[in-house]
Amino acid sequence: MTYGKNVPKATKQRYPIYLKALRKLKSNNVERVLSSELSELVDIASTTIRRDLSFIGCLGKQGYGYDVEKLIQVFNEVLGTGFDEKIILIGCGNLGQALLNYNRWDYVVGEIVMAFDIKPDIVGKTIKNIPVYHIDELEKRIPEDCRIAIVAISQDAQQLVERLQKCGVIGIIDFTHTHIQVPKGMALKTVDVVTKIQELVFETNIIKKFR
Amino acid sequence: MTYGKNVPKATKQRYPIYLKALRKLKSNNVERVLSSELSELVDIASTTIRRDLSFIGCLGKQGYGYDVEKLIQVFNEVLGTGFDEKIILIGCGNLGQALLNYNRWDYVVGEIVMAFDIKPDIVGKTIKNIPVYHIDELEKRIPEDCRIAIVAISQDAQQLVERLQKCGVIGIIDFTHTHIQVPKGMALKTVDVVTKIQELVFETNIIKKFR
DNA sequence: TTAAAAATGTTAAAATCTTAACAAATCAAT
DNA sequence: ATTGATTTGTTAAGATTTTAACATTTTTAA
Repeated sequence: MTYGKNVPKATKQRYPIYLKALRKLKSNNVERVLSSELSELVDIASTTIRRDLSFIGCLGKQGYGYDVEKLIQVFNEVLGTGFDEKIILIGCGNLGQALLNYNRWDYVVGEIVMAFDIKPDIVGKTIKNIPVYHIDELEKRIPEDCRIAIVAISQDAQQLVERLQKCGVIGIIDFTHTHIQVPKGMALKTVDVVTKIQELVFETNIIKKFR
Repeated sequence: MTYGKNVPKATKQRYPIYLKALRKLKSNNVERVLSSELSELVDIASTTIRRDLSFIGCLGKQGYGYDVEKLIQVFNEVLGTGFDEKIILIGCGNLGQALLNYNRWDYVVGEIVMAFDIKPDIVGKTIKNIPVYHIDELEKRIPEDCRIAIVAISQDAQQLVERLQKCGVIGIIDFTHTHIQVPKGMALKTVDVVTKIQELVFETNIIKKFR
């Protein structure tokens, strides 16, 4: 019985992948899916998928497969937080605005509720209905139950991390191109093109020898 | 002797992390670093770091540590491709332009050499010295030795993948918010805020039970 | 110059993760 | 209803990854 055990790290990292694929299936009006089909889709062994899902509960039916709609629902209910995560965005440069313009946050984990910047030409305005405040007002404006911050600035990111922690933020999505660290108790997820390209190159290249 | 063995997948994924941290050290004029110091910085066990590095060769000195400059150089020479990767960008929306505006590609793996889009108001122009062509001209314009494409469009991404493959592209950085698949022989690296936020939430949340 | 301190690279054991194999359950067809 | 075809969830074995421990080498200080 795997159900109830604590979920392996590797498994947790795959849940978002499944969820994304399931959404695609749903949008294509697919109502049921086999672990083998999902396997094709996400390039993860079907056994691994079945095992991963079994940590949450018995979600499938033998001889039938999984109900797409139900699976999505379970992911949302069990793993998500009810879509009401209040996320803040620090930095409204090119990237920050790209994030704001992508407005499909709802029904995923939550949404960006406010943004912060320093540039006078942007502070005080709203972008896609999201108000932009001056970063000096962070402590004053941040919602009390805000746990996640997206950091998309290029300066003084490390300092900011400490301020965010004091405000109760426990998770940071890091879009800076610098290396930042978070104290114990905080989680950091880095999103970086350059790193991804390097991974790609490192993976596709045969690694040459050196001494 | 680990040197010469084939490098574990997990190790390869850590190399970019090390490189980033090393760059930070260098910019702070740090000349040498211990595996234990690097460990603090990147939150990976020092033994793991030493082991990872030993796959490339004997890069450190007992009783001394690692030379930051040398390590960076080795990463570049051995793992990189000489910074001359010709990367193309598909899609010059908010996100695409954000990528173009971030012009620190040089001396990392290569640089974006051209971009493609469909919007008439952008096709034919140059952004940060990068020419933007119409996507219909992909096959005609793409550099012969281009291996990596960044895909930052929201429509018909799957079709595009097949076209890119025919052009010799073997690696895709996927910024679409949809689920795309690549055929065997191609590598895919997905960069997605929503997925990252979900990972964060899944990680920080105690996973509730379900049945 | 010598000896102690320090830090790497490697070994081997422990931990984690993946997957083949299969029992149990469901569906579908007769 | 019964039988056969499927497909899940689980077990256990296999593979991979991590890490503690240590031998070896280099540095540093007397």
